[in-house]
Amino acid sequence: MFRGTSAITLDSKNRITVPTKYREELFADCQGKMVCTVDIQHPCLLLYPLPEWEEIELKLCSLSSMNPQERLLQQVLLGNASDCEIDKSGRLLINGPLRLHANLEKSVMLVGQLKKFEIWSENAWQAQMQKGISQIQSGEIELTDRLLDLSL
Amino acid sequence: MFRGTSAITLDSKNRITVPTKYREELFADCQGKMVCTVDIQHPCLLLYPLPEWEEIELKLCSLSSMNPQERLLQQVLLGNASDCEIDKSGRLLINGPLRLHANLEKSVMLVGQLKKFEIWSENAWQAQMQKGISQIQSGEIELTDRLLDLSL
DNA sequence: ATCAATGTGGGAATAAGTGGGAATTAGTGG
DNA sequence: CCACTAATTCCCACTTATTCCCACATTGAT
Repeated sequence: MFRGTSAITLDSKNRITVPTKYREELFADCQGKMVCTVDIQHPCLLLYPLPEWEEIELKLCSLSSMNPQERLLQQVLLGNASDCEIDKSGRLLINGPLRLHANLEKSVMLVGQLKKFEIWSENAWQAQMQKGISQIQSGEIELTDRLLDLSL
Repeated sequence: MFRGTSAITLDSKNRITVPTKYREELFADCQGKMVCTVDIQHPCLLLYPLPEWEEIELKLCSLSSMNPQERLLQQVLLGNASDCEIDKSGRLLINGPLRLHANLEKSVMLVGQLKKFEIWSENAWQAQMQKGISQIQSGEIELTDRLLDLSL
């Protein structure tokens, strides 16, 4: 399970360094083979170890390609999905369309979210965190049963 | 179970010393491996022994990432979650975003709260204690069934 | 007052992250 | 099918950050 945010740089060859604390687990999970695609709610990317991604592919596969909305979801998620293998110095290559979707420039945030990572531009991530804290504190969040069950 | 408040200092390398009275228990619980994240209601931090945190992660994992509110909560809690291992001289490192959230300066309070700790800036903690006592005394607190069941 | 234990500060060693040259591979056109 | 170009991958060197370790200060007990 991945957690925590790391500030990393997207270098001139469009690579990001995976923080060493994650490498061992990633190598055990998937020998460094990962899949990166766009997020559909935010300007960020989702990065999965290959086995996790394959489960998502199965779900996408079961959607109906006759339903326009479901088909669109398949097109967006699968169409942007890019195989990324961690190279021998622990770096991942992020291709052009993905960089564009997340507005990635030099300063990038890699955010552990349990079974996957999110990749954000530094600015967008900070904005998202501010929005999150203020929404929760101001009570704009509807407390579903699942949320009430959380005792922190 | 942890209880009591300790006044400690955040040093120039952003470390806090865990009071010795807790170390033995913490070492037994989690070999000093802990997780620190933000509190969503107050400007303070929550510090869990790793096994306790993992239970929370399980609950967070069962939230739906398609629901924007539940996803936001995941992002805030997991994104800020930071692995903190007690070092060989009994200290923990507090990273920048966390320090910022709790407005930590030199004087810090470590507050035992049963299965976890809270970390407050000295000022904010004192304000919180005053507010707490006065609200309870003035009867501004709604007495739910669970509270009525408390006999002190 | 002295000693022991805890907490604090900071120098030095180690490791991690970054940038970019060089070698290899893949792609394109003649 | 070969030659040329472009892109990718590897590897080394540098810088920055983290961790370890030792020494000093403070507290509380004998």
